[in-house]
Order: sequence, then C-alpha cells, then structure tokens
Amino acid sequence: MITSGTTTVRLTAKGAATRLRIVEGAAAEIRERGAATTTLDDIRARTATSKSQIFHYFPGGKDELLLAVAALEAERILEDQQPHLDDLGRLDTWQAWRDWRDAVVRRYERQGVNCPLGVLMTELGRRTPASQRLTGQLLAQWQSALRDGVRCMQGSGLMDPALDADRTAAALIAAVQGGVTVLMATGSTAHLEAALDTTLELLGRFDAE
Amino acid sequence: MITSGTTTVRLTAKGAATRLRIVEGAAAEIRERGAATTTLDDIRARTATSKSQIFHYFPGGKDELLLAVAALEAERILEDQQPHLDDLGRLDTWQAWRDWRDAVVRRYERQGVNCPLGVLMTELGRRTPASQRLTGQLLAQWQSALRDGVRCMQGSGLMDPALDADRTAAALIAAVQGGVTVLMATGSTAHLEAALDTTLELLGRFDAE
DNA sequence: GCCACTGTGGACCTGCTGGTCCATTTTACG
DNA sequence: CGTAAAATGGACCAGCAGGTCCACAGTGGC
Repeated sequence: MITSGTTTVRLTAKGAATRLRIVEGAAAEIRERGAATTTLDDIRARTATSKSQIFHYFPGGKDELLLAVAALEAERILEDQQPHLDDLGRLDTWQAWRDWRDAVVRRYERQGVNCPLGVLMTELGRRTPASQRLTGQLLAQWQSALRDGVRCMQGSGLMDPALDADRTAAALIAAVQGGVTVLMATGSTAHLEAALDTTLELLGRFDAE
Repeated sequence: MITSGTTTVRLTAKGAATRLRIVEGAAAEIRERGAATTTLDDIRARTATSKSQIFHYFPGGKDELLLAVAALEAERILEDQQPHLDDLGRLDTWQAWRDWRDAVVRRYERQGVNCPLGVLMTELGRRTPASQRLTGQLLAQWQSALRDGVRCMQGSGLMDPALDADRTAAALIAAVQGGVTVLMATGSTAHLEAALDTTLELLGRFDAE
C-alpha cells in the first residue's frame, strides 16, 4: 500500500517489485545519461516495462517518477557515508574524519561522473518545488551530522572551540559539492580531494594531534 | 567575418549585431530559466528574431548556439573577477584576497540563482565535447590565476610556503563551485560564504598579519 | 544604378516525448 | 473456484521542439 498525493493504492508483492524496478532503473539511467536527456522510453526499455506500468505506479507522470528517484538518491547519499556519519556522532576522532574523507573520495573515484549527489543537486533538485524541499532536507540533515562531528571534536579539545560548528559543516558540504561538480565536468577527482584535504588539514592545525 | 566549423561567412555590421543579440539573449534566457527548458522559440521571442536568423548565424543549430553561449559565460566569469584576478598577479595582499572574496560573494548575492558559473558548469558544460573542453579551459585559467596569487603571497611570506599552491587554488575553486551549486538549489549564499571564509581564514592562520 | 551577397520572415515538415486508453492477463482472497 | 482488484501490453494521440526551405528585402562595392 502506497500513498502518492491524495490517492492511495494497494500494491501486491509483484506490484511493489515492479515499482522498485522502475525507480531503480530510472535512477541508474539518469545517473549515467543525465536527467535532461533520459526519456520515459529509455526507462521503459531498461526496466522491461510498458508505458502503462509507469503511469500505473506513478500517476503523476514523469515528475512523480523523478521525485521518487530524487528521494532514492538522497537516501543513497546519506547511506553512502554510513557509518561514518550517523546519529551517534561517530566523527569523534581524527581517524574517523580521515576515514570519512576516504570513503567520500573513494566512492566518487569509483563512480566517476555517475554520482547521485551531482545528479540530485544539479538536475533533479531544481525541477519542482517538491524536489527542492527534498534536497533542502538532505542538505540540512547532512550538515547537522557533520556539525555534530565538529562539536564532538571541539568537546574533546581536538578542534578549535572558537570555530562555528555549523558554518564549518557548511564549508565541508560546499567542498564536497564543489568537488563533485567539477568532477562531473572534468572527470577528475583532483578538486574534490584538494578541497576536502585543504579544509580538513587546516581544521587540524589547531593542535598537534 | 566569422568562422564556424569548416565554413566561413562574411558578416556585415548589421549581421554581427544580430548575432550578438541572439547570443546574449540566449545567455540571459538560459541563466533565468535553465538550459534544459529554454527553447529556440523562447530565444527567438526574446531577441525578436526569426528561425531563419538563428540558423543563419548558427548553422550547427542549437548545439552551436549553446556553445557560443557557454563561451560567453566562461568569459564573463573571469571578467567578473577582474581586476582581482589578472595576469599581473593582483592577489598579493590579504586585502586583495578579501576584496576578491567580497566580489565573488556580492555578485552571487545579487544574481541569486541566475549565475553564469552555475549554468555553465551544471548545464552547458556537459552537453558536448566542445563545451567540455571549454569549461576545462576556464577552470584551468581560473585555477592558474588563483595559484599565482597563492605563490605571490608565499613569496612575500604571507602564506605558508609549505602549501601546494596549485592544490590550494583547486580547493578555492571547489569552494566557490560548491557554494554556487548549493545556492542554485537552495537560494542561499550561506554555504558559499562559509566555504570561502573558512578556507581563507585557515590559509591566513599561518601568521598574524 | 546594378548585381551579388547578406539578412529576414515565416510557413512547413518531422520525429520524438509525455500522456491516454482500453483490452487482456494475473493475483488475492473469501 | 469465482470475482473484483491489481498488473500488464501496447496501440494511439497531441503538442512541441528542432530544423528545412524558399521567397523577399536590405546592403555594399563597383
């Protein structure tokens, strides 16, 4: 059973599977080829479904499907950073920060141009008010996790307590986002690494740890 | 006289003016509404031209026009940062860096979502191999200007000589780019400012100046 | 003032894309 | 089983975007 907008539809196991297949296929197609150029027919072909199925599971049409894809990608972005980044505040040692940094960089090195974050922020996120809200939430949640990490480090005397934790978290997000955007344009992770490393290294300059 | 691809066409003064009007109108339209949703008809309406004119000046069709727009925007991005950033290496004092930072932030505050950089990197830049080369060149030129600034500061003993100047420049570009991308998604310049300020402040921590 | 070339207008064509519709098959469940 | 609801297949439609074409007007050099 799933609710979309005002209507509620019952889904059988088979139906749920099909719906999932469509969303994931659409997400993959969009990551590979961009949202702008991906058509419903591409998705249909990739997921071995018919037109009617797409509109059956997403009565709102393409917009609704793309919103579902955006939600999936937003989830994936946070998941990818687990367990470095969770409610328990695992970013509590320099090693943890380094691990997080490595996880981010390695992931984008492997994925190259096809990254959820880039697609979400630069293509899906701006499409509709609903998807804008979604990206806003993602950003807020992500930033709050990083902020908690900074606060934790400050609490342990490992980072300068004079730093504005929230602002620092925002800077880190911008660094990742900028690195990813450049990656998508050039195919190189150099900027991503430079931005993350520079910021982290300078954060660590507070003491000798 | 203008060369496009293999063909060369002579332009009268009137022709050159029309061509310019089309490119600039297209650029403005795209900045406001995004490249994905801007149609030739929109451009036609805005620039008071006919279909045949667009194809007369851009025989390659939409791709060629968008490439011209990308080139225009790339130029504008560097121009916007003049005279902070030029071949003479004006980034030679902390005040100059602060001025540059202010120029960047103020510009995007005023422009809001409609920024050349964002559109170029996230929409135009990925369209064709030609536009990819173009964004690559922009990035290289920009980074080299910033790198010269860092080197200059290092030479004067104002920045840590141990820093890799090129890497630092890359980090700054990623910071701006990330800030802009977030700006386009959320409408807020908070991340842009946080990223720039954090990076610059930490760069300045080397000495007390 | 003539002639060739450039500039302009706009009708028209075509393919693609999102979206609709309905007939048919499959599933859930009493 | 039997039936209602869910799932599926795919033909069909309408609009729109990019692109072509041709007729005509404007311009510039000789």
